Amino acid sequence: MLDKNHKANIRERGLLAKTAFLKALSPTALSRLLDIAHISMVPSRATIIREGDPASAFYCVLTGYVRLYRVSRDGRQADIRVCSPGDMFAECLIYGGEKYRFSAQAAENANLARFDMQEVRELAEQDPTVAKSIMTVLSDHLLSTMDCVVNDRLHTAPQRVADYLLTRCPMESGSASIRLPYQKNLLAGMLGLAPEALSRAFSSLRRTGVTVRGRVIQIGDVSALKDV
Amino acid sequence: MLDKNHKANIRERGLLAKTAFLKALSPTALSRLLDIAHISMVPSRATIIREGDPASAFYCVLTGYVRLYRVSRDGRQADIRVCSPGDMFAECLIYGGEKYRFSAQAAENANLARFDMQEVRELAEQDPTVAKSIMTVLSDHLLSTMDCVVNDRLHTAPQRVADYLLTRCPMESGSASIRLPYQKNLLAGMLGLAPEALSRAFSSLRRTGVTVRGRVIQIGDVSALKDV
DNA sequence: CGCGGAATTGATTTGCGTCAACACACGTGG
DNA sequence: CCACGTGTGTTGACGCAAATCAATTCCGCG
Repeated sequence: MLDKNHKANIRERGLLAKTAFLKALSPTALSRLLDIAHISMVPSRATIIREGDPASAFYCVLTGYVRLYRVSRDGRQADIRVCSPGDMFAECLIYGGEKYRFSAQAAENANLARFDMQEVRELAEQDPTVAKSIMTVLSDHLLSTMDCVVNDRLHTAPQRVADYLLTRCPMESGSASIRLPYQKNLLAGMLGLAPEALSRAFSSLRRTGVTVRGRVIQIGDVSALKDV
Repeated sequence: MLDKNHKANIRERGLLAKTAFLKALSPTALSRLLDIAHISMVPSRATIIREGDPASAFYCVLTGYVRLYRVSRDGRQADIRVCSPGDMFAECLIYGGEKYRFSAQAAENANLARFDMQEVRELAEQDPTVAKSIMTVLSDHLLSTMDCVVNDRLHTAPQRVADYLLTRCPMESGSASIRLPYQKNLLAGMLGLAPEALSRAFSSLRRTGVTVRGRVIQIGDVSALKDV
C-alpha cells in the first residue's frame, strides 16, 4: 500500500513542526513525536487507508492533498474531507475505535507522516500538551464537519461555491483572484456535488461577476458574492 | 435564559456519574466535576444557547432532549444533532473557539448540567483522565458527524429512516418493535428531512413490512430492512 | 366535547444527479 | 508537424428525490 518509508529528515521535521498539531507542543513532546514519525511518498490516486482495516496509525499531510471518503454498497463514493498540507487525518481513532471508518486516497503525489497510535496515546497520558493538541485538532475537525452538514442542508450549489470562494478570499470587498490548489473534480466532491453541478454553479455565478479560466478564478465584486 | 440553577443533588450526581464523559474519570476528578456542575431545568422549546454568544460553558443532558441547530440568513433552520440523556454538547468549544457556533433548544422539558469551561480546562491539564474523556467524547462526536455527512450525501430518505431504525433495533433478524423517544418532527430534522418527507419515507417502507402507529413502529422483517 | 398542535396526503416546483455528447488541453508517436 | 488518445471540464436533455405549499385528518388534552 505505501511506498518506502523512512524517518523524517531535517526538511520534513521542519514541515511537521509547523503543523497545527505539533506547533503547540512542549519541546520534549515535539522531539519525541518527530522521532516516531515515519515519512512516506504516495503516488497520485494511491489508496492510503481502507475503510474497515484495523486502525494502527494516523497521518499528517506534508505535501499534496488527501481525500477522505466512504463507499456505499452500490459503489458510489461520498467525500468526507479533503486534507491539505498541515492537516491530520484519522486522528479521531486515537480514542475512537479499532477500525478505520473511511478510506483515504492521495489526490496527487503526496508526502505523509505516519504516527503509531499506541505510541501517541502513551505520550498523551504523560504530557498534557500532547493531549491539549489532540483536543484542539479534534475540536476543529468537529466544528468544520458540523459546518459541512449545515452547508449541505441549507445551501444550494451556487451558494456553497460562493461560500468556498469567500473563505479563501483575502479581501473584504472589491475584486480578487484565486487559484484552486487542486482540480475541480476534487472541489466538487468536497462540496458534495457532482462535477457537472459544480460546473453549472460556476456558470450561474458569472452573473455575479465570477470568471473561471482553468484553475484561476476572478471575482469581480466580493461583496456581491456575499449576498449569495 | 435558564431557569433556576442549583448544585447537583444526590439523584443528579448519580445520573451524571453514569454519562460517557464522567464514568471513566479518576475518583478525584469525578468528585470535583460533580461539585462544579450546575443543574437547571429548562422548559420545552426554551433556547439554551444562542449562536454567536460568548461560550463560557458546555452542557450535559440529564433528562429530556436537546436540539442543536443553525439558522440561515433567510430564517430556515438545519439540525446538527439531537442530544439524548447522557450526551454532552458544546464540549467542542473547550479548545475550539470563543463563541457558540450553533444554537441549542430544549425539545421537551429537560434537565441539564452546566460546566464552566475554564474550570474544566484547568482540570484537564492536571488530570489525564479528564483529558482522555474529553478526547473520547470529541472523537465519538466527530465520527458520528462524519457519518451524518455521508448519510446525507449517499442515502435517500427511506434509506436514512431504515438506517435509523436498524441502529436502535435490538434484534439481528425477525420482527421488532420500537418506540420513538421524541416526536417525528424532531426525527425528521435529525435525518435532514422535512417532516412531510419523513412521513412519505415511512409510508414507502410499509411495503418492507414497517408499520407506524403514533410513536410505535413495528418492523416485520429486520433483515428485509437491511437491504435498503 | 371541542380545541390546537402534530402528522399525513396531494399537487407543484426546484435542485441536482445521471447520461451522453462535445470542447479543450496535454502528451505521444508516427 | 499533424494525427491521435486520454483525461478533464463544459453543456444539454432528462428524470428523480425532496422541499414547498395547501388541505385535511389524526390525536392528545384541557
